[in-house]
Amino acid sequence: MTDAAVAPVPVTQDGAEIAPGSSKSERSYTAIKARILEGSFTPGYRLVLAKIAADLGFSVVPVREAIRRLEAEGLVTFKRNVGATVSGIDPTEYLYTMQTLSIVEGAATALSAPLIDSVATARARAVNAHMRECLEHFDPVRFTALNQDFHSILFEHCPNPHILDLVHRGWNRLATLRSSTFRFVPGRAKESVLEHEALLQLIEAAADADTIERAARQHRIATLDAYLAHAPALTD
Amino acid sequence: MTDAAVAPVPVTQDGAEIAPGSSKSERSYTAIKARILEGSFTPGYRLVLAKIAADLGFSVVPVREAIRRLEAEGLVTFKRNVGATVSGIDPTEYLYTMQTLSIVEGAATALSAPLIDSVATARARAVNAHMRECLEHFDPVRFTALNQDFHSILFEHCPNPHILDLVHRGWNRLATLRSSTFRFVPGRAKESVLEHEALLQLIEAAADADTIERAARQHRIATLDAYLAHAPALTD
DNA sequence: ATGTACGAAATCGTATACGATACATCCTCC
DNA sequence: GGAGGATGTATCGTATACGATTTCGTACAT
Repeated sequence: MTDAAVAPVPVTQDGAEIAPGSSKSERSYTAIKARILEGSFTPGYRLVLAKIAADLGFSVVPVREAIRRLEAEGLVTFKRNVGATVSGIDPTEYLYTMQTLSIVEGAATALSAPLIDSVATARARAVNAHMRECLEHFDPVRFTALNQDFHSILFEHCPNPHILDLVHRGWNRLATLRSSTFRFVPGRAKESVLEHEALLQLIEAAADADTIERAARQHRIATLDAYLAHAPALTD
Repeated sequence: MTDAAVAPVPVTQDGAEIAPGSSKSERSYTAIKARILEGSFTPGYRLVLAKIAADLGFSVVPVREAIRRLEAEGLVTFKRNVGATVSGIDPTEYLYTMQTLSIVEGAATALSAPLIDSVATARARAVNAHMRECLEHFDPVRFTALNQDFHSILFEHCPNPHILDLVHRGWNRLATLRSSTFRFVPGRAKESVLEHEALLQLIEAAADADTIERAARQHRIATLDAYLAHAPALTD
C-alpha cells in the first residue's frame, strides 16, 4: 500500500517492461507519469520528445501523445514549437489546487463515510499511528505518502468515481512538491494526525454527512491556512 | 452570450477557418468538440480518423491527438484498435456527473457570490426572465442554453479557475444530452426558475457562504432527484 | 561596449507509409 | 443446417521523413 503510493508503477530504466500488452502510447504515458510522480523528473525538467523516445525505445509519436495526456492532467506544461516541461506549482496554483482539493475531498469523504466498515477504520488508525512515528523521526516524504494512504482507505468504496478521479488529479498535481518542504509546514503535521483521529471518530459515530464533509474539508483548508500564514517566508 | 452557448465556436463545413493561427491539432480539437457540443456528432457517432482528417483537410496525426484530448475530457470513448465514438451518457454516468456538478457548482457559486455586483445580478435576472418565457413556449433547447448563461454570469469572477474548469467539463459532458428530453424533466423547469430567483436574493443579501453553497448545490441535486423519481419512465 | 541582424542548431509539427489488430464475412467440415 | 475456422476489409498504431518554428550564439555595425 505504502510502497505503491511512493512508486505506483514499476518502471525499469529503459521502460520496456511496463504492461507489455498495452500500446506504446500507453506505456509512454505510464513511464513518464511515474517518473514525474516519483520525482525523477522535477518541475521545470524539460521533456524533449526525441530524447524520451530514444530512452524508451519508441518513436516520437506515442511519446507525443503521452505528453499531451499529461498536459491535460496538468502535470506538464506545453508550449507550441518549444516543448514540454514538468509543471511547477507556484503559490497561486498551490492555492487553487488546495482549495479545489478541499472541496472534492470533503465530498468524497462524506459520500464514502456510510460505506466505511470497522475493518477499514482500524486500518486507517494503523496508518495514522505510523504517521505519528514519521513525525517523531522527521520523515516528511513517508509522512506524505502515508497521509495519502490514510485518505485512500476512506475513499476505497467511494460511490462516485468521478469525484475520486478529481481527488487523484489534485494529489498528482501536488506530488511535484514531494521533495520540497512546501507541504510540510511547521506544526501542521501534528494537527493533521489529530484531525485524522477526529475524522475517524465522526465516521464511526455515523455523524451526518454535512458534519463529516465540513470536517474533511477543514482538514485540507487548515494546511492551506498554515501555508498562507507562513507564505512570506516560503514564497521566494 | 446565448448564441455563444449554443455554438461556442464558429465552424465552417470544411473546418478550415477556425483560429487560423493555431496548430492543426488545436483546430481539429476545436472543430470536433464544436460538432459534438452543437449536436452534429451525436452520442454513438463513430469518429473515424481518416474520415475526419479528410473532412478537415489535415492528416490523421493531429486529428488523432485531438481525439485523445477529447477522450481525456470524457467527450469521446476510445477503444484500442477499434476507434473512437462520441460518448453517450447512461443513467449511472448521469448520476455521477450531476452529483459532481452539484458539488463544484455549489463551491463555485459560494466562492463567486461576494464578487457579484448589482449589474451582474440584474443581467442574471434578465436571463432568468427569458427562461420563464422559454418555459411558456416550451423551448427546452433554448431553456438549457439560458440556464448555462445564468450560471455563467454568476461565475464570471470566480476566483478559482480550477473549479470553473470542472464546472465546464461537467456542462460539456451533459451537452451530449442536448437533443433529448432527458434533462427536461416535467415540472422541474419551473422550479428551476424560482430557485434562480431565490439564489439571487441570497447573493444580494450577502448571505453566508455555507447557505449559498447549500442552495446552489441543492439546485442541481433537485434536478437529479426529479430524474431519479422519473427514472423508470426515462430509462429504456 | 552594446545593440542588432544574421545564421545555425535544436526541436517541434505534420504528412506519408506500412505493419498490426479487430471485426465481419464466407467457406468448409461435421 | 449449424459451428468452427480461414480470409478480407476497415481501421488503428507506429516509424520515418521532412518542413516549420523557435532559440541561441556570433559577428558586425554603431
